[in-house]
Amino acid sequence: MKTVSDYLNKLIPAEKEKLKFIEKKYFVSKKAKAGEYVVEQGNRCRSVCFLQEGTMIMVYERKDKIFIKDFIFKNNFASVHQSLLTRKPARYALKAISDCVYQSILYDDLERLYQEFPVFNAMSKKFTEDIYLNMTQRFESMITLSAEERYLELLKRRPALLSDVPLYLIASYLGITDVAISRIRNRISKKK
Amino acid sequence: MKTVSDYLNKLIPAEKEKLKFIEKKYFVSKKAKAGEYVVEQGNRCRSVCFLQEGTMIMVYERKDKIFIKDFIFKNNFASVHQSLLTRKPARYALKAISDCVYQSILYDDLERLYQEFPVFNAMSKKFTEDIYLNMTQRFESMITLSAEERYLELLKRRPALLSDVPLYLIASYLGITDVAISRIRNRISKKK
DNA sequence: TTCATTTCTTAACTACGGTTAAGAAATAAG
DNA sequence: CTTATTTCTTAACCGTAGTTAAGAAATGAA
Repeated sequence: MKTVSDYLNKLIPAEKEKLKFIEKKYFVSKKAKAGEYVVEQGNRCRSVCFLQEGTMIMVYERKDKIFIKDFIFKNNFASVHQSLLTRKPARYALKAISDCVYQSILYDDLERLYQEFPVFNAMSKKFTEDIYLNMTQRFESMITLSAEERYLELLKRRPALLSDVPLYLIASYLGITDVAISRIRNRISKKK
Repeated sequence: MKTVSDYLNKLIPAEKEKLKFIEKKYFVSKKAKAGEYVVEQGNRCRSVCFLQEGTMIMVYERKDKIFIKDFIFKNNFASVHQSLLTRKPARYALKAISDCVYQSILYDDLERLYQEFPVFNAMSKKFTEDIYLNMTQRFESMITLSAEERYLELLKRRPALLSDVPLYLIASYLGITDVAISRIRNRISKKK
């Protein structure tokens, strides 16, 4: 199981000891059972998680409807950026959909690290740029592609998705219903 | 007509002289006639513009179809972030849709300014965060709202839009066709 | 003003996705 | 293993948006 310092070490090879130190000092190891909320809708998100095991979703639930904003798989960072950046209540919950192990750091501590370790600053900048580019890509495919094309594109990018995540969550991620995604799969299988 | 230093001065009140100096040294004044491309599709975008007068669009054109990714109105920055950040060819063109006056700075110069003037660094971070949050908002309304709701929301946010921009560009921005937006307007007027 | 071009609207038709509901399949619990 | 619950599929019906096309309205040019 990878730790956050293992992960960061690949990005910043030179700073191994420093990263180990930071991990010990600032990161706290935590667990969440399947179905548990790491951040609840309406609460402020104050920390960033490095997900070591399991899968999480960013989800907006309202009455019987749910919107999946994103999946977070192991060896990635998870947080409600919208809440972190604006310091307002989270529009989305962060929820474990399988048993999860993660390391958590307070955002305020992280921001202080920027001053102490300039390399973190560049990394944080890069990180924000990446989530922007990723969001842009999602938006563009939403505008320019049909639901079927988005489904196929997603599977191409993440072939293991179907075995990790129930279909109705994938549907919601693509902006359609579970019924629609079933129809699409049916259409595709007939084409072949 | 506002200059980039006027604009930045509001964000960083203390640095008036320094900003004037930077403006003189790094920014170049330019013009673009209605219909002209400031950045062409497939070219790398290497600079950031401060739009002083006129309106621009970020647009993807292919055969007879066009996709409007964004409008840029005066007193805002314009650039093809995707190309700037990835240093790859621009997927989108930046195009003047009315006669434009703008000030342009090379991205590489801008990055050097970060080192010279730390306040620029914080600003750039904030800027990237803002475009991320904005993109997120767009994406969410694309998933959760109907075309009619998106149209009404947009007009509420930008009442002057209809007089500044032809309707078929607004339609494309909302992810629908000119015919569909006409139908929506018709529906709305019947409801009232 | 007149003509040409661009933009907007309307209609007809088609395709796709939402909704509801019912049943099948898979998974979890006892 | 059996039962209960969750997840997935299929069908029927409806509404909305895409497409094509034709004409109206607005805008720009001569």
